Amino acid sequence: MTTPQPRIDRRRLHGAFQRLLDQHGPQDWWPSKGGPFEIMVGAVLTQNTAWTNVEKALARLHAADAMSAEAILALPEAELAERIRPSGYFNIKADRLRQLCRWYVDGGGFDGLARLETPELRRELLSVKGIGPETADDIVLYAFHRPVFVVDAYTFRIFERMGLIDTGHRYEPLRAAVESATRGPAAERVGFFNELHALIVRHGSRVCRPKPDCGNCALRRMCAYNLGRLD
DNA sequence: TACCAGGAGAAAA
DNA sequence: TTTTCTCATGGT
Repeated sequence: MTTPQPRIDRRRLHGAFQRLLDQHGPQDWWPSKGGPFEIMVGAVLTQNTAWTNVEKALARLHAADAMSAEAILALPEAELAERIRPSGYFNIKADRLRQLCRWYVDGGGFDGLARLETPELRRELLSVKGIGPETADDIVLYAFHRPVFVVDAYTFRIFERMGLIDTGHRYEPLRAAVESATRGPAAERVGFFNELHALIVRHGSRVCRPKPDCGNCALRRMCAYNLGRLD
């Protein structure tokens, strides 16, 4: 059974965005500045992992001169795993990185894959073992600059507490709902989704935690948790 | 010490 | 179809 798509009020969404922007300022994402391929690598390494740990792993790949699909595929898997050890789950992620690199090379690299329409690019990524919806959408948005919204665990928590959605929704319906609540040219939507997801990560990791610090939160007056109506 | 962190896939229920 | 388990390092 599929979960019905929630309806997100466009004005409330933009209102929440503005409050987050006022509180945290522009996030200027993606956090590493190494180009599309490095964004793809970072998207895999950050699966269920704090970004500070990912930075260590990225630095170790650079130190081995291995920040390219060809170089990663040329590394023995045990050495690749050792290089990315600080990011956690290193054996699993080594395999996932290799799968992604194989797909990337077979697809003609960035220029070849950039010829795909967004839905096809997304489908292709989701067919790679180890690339789930969040990782795929990170790549589609931040590496390929396509207008898709990235949902993560923070998004559910924050949107539920703000009353933008009910509890119990799933990834695809929520992504579609946010995308349906936006208008305008693709480039503007890319910019909005980029900043919104970055602000959600910032807010979710620093303020809206499982046990949140609502004291100085710009959203506290519209937050069901802060008002004692959730958890 | 225990919890948490920008998930995903496989197995079990 | 949904829930549970596994994978692992590092910061607080």
